[in-house]
Amino acid sequence: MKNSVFNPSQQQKSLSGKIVASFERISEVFKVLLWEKAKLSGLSPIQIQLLIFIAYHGPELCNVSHLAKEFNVTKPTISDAIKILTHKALIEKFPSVSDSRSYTIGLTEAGKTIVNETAGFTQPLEKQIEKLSITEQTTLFSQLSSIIFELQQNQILSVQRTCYGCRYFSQQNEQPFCKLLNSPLAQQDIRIDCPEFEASA
Amino acid sequence: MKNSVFNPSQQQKSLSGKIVASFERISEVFKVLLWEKAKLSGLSPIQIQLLIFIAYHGPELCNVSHLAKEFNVTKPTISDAIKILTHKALIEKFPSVSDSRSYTIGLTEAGKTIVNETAGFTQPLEKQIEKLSITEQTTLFSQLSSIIFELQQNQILSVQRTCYGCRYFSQQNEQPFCKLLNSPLAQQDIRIDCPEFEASA
DNA sequence: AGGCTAAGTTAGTTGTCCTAATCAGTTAAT
DNA sequence: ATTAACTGATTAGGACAACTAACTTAGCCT
Repeated sequence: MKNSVFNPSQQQKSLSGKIVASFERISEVFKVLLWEKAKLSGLSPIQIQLLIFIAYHGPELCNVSHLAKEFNVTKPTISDAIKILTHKALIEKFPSVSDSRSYTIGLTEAGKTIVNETAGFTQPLEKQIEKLSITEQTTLFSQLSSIIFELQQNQILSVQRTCYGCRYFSQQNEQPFCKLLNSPLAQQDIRIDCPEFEASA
Repeated sequence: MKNSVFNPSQQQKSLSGKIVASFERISEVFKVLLWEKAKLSGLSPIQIQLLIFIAYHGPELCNVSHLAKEFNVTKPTISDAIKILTHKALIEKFPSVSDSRSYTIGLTEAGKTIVNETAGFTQPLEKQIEKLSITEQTTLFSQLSSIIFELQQNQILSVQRTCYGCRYFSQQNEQPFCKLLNSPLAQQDIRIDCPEFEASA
């Protein structure tokens, strides 16, 4: 049998493999925490994720095509979920002004209530992270954000909203800089999901 | 609307929140990479995960009850998946000697072939991690393993196979030590999934 | 022996997620 | 300006994941 990061007997030899295995465990945490909230609210994981995403992102990102890209599923999958959420009266459709085939999704009051109840599903994880010192958190974040940037560069993550891929981002003499805020960026200022993101040419 | 790690406008203020958001992105990578392999092999993500797990773990962990705990799903879910995998002739059932209600699952030759083809699904992620220096990887792993240990202590992750929770593990004067290997453990020696793991009393 | 617990299955339901096909509107190109 | 190509969204059909509830059978315990 080939080597693999999931082979405990081989895993030990490779540090990067052990990091992958650690990430896998943390992924499982997301799954578990999300399901917990899902059961409480009578919704499915993807339904909750959609509601949370819609709550915190502008209308230009809240249509079927973009949501499909965002969650790495096909459009019919999003279309199905939206049908259900509409039926449950948690979201509303607003026709697009520029394209009559398209529409934007917004939350209803009931939808906002659900978001308030569920958006904190990652809190138990956050609590453990807070146990690390600020210095540790800073280096951890710096390493994670560099991994994520690479993943985006390599098309493994399709959605781009980090500073590194933004048109307002520049890096001179190792110093990251945001041309929109017109200020240098420390490691901890780098954003994973920047509201002002605009893709670079 | 309440604060949330998924709110890009608020996210910036909290370092731990940004780390959570980063973990969320990396979780998505697992999902994407696994689906890719799934489509190629004509199996579903959970089916592949089951096969990989069975390939690298002893018979005592390869029964319905444990697999359900391992993947944080109910027994019927595992039972269903096993039915399908058996039907596809990728696994075999071996009756348990100690308990006639139970059985152990093993891979068929066809199952092993699939594992060889799919177990490397995390490779693109591993490749990015390898771009970090060994020092960076060491501190990253140390921080990840401490987070994971805390998550297990707090029952958020139900399955325990890290050194920290093992009966053979001890820590004297900040020096981790394995009483089975009878040797001190450096940060990079800590195991996330140790084959010799035995729960401490 | 009787009652509790545990291993696994079955039945029934809801919803995810896919592919393929369809419809309608937008854009580009001759 | 009209056709061709593309794109946004939906529908249809199917495999399967995930749940709960109820059941069967076997082990355990006092």
